[in-house]
Amino acid sequence: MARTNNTLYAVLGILSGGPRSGYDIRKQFQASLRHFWSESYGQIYPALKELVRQGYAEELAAPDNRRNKKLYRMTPAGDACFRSWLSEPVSPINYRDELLLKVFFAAPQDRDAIRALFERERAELEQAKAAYAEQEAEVRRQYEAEPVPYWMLTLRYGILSTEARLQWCEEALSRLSRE
Amino acid sequence: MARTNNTLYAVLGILSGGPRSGYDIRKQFQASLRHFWSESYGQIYPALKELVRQGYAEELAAPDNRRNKKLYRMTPAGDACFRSWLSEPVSPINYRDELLLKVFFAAPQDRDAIRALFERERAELEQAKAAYAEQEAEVRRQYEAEPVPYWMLTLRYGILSTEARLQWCEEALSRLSRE
DNA sequence: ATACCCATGTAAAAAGTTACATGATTAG
DNA sequence: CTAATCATGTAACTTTTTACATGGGTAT
Repeated sequence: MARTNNTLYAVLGILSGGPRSGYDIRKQFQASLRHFWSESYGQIYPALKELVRQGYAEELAAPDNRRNKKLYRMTPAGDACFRSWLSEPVSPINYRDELLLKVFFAAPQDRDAIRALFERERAELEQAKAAYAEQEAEVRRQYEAEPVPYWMLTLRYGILSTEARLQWCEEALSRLSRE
Repeated sequence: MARTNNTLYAVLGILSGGPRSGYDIRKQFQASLRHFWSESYGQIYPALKELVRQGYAEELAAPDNRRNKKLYRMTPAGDACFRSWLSEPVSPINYRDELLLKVFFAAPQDRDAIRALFERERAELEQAKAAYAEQEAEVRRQYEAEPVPYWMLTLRYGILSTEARLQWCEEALSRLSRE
């Protein structure tokens, strides 16, 4: 498999949950992973083609083919490849944060503009936090006393990182007010 | 100026601190911004050319031209353009986090692999945290009782977000041990 | 009927990395 | 003298987004 084409692994990961169409995959990225990963159709359909070419997925002759939907299923080779990727160390990410870029270059003359940026950010983070809390409550209801699945950790990360960024916004705003 | 070509603004931002060469710009990305932004030579040199073409920067006939270094200076138009970009709302980022992707798809069979990923991440975060703390101490020494510059906020964000992610790793590791 | 999802796909453009070529200068 | 660093740049490649084309199905 290619160097580290994460798109292929991300799609493979979704297929590890059962057969899916390109459209299904896109929906799942939007519904469950959008806070830390997403792929557009322009990536997904070619990735599926490539996975088939490499023998990591296969097209299912769809029985429920009413809406000429093409279902893909992971092959055993695909599963092996995916598990092997999972154990490899993550490659360093190139994190880019436009808000931090603006804050970094802001001068005293930009104070009001910067304050507005922080206020907008704070509002968005508060919304995100509420959404996470609701999602968490729902998952807990769903699993009752059972151990929740691993992926709940990604939700937990969403909460912790959102709270940290929120705290940062608040500190920044109070500093901007003092001056 | 183009849609939202952040590279142009990032380079312009660095030029707002005074004339620089492409090489200087790269060094500054590495030294001060690498935690939230970076650009490669393959972006920087074309960006400088483009900024000159659009009248936002100009090449200085360098007096210290010993090492045939090309210095670029921001023009007044460039400054206006930059300040205007600064006040615009940040565009939504496509955040991608490979560790979260792996955690999301991990199954019970992958437990040891996932534990190793978290341990490695924790070690890296602890190093980063120490580096941030040292950097902060140095800046405080430098500014003594004076108000520190805005960009210190980016350092503060580094600390808060690193601590949050570290806490997450620790929670995850203790959960993985319990099972 | 008409609007809105479902569903697949591609072309073109934009963004970004990597690897290389080239040569000057400086420190040991 | 030699290795490291300074310094500019480009070509090829990979990755990603955006916008479009196309058409079936479903609900009002």
